[in-house]
Amino acid sequence: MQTIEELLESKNIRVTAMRLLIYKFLAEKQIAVTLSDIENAFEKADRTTLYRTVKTFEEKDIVHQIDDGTGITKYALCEKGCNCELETDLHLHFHCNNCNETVCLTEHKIPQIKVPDGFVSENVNLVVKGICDKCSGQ
Amino acid sequence: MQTIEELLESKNIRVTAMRLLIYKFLAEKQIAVTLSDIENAFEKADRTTLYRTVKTFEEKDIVHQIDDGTGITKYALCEKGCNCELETDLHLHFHCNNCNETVCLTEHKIPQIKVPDGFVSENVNLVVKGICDKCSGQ
DNA sequence: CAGTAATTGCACTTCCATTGCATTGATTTT
DNA sequence: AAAATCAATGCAATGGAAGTGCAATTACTG
Repeated sequence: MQTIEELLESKNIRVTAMRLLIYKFLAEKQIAVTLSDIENAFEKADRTTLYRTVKTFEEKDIVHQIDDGTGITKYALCEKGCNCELETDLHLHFHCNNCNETVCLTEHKIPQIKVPDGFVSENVNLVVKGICDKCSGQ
Repeated sequence: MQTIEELLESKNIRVTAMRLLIYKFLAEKQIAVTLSDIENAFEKADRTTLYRTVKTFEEKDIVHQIDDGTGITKYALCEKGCNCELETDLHLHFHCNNCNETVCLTEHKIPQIKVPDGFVSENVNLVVKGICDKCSGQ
């Protein structure tokens, strides 16, 4: 089990107080968050800093970006098994129409999608919308 | 074969010159278009009118909205077989990373996606990105 | 400890989506 | 056919999110 500091260093990211805080915030949340979510959690920090921090994390494959169809970009920590950089490792995302939360269904890989002749598939984004387990009462 | 006028009337939409033009524009395009695309095609018309016209079309299931991950909402005419209002009729969209165009692959239905217990799937958005037939040179 | 390089904060800008309100245009009623 | 009514259009403005330039600050290096 490596510390957050070690993780950042292993990715060649300088360890700063801000980055540690943002990482911890993302780690605590089980759901994908927007920039505004982070902004609200750290009122003292500037939006730009958060924006760039998340962008850095993204470039280093620490978080991945999620487009869940709400029109607002969301971010979530990559898990151990989440090799976002690999096209083959594409899990799906679930957006709850009730609580408006988006979660990664890391276990659920996206099935192979067939495309017509002449089309070359490089990447797939799959968002399932509906009611999440918390809201469905099960 | 019904005329555009008849189609609009059958959906309880008043027939206006603007609406006919916009419908024809969408029908000519084989690809999904943004509001700005429409705006550029009708320089004399106001953006708001186009926005509301498309919105009206959308409410009446004449066009459907596409979120292809570019961050800009796109629209495409629903085809004969496209029953957007039905959850079961979900075709997928293909976004070309080269020419930046998005097309509906109406023939290609989205496979059944399994979600964990407690989750209820109501809707699925699937966008495949890659190189389209025109750009792949086939 | 000084110098260098990266990080952070502030101020803007841009772009798209959306709304309020006045005006124009079309439809219905008398 | 004119008046009254309702919808459609155009203009102006707003709001939200993404993104950039630059100066100030902070962290690393020798």
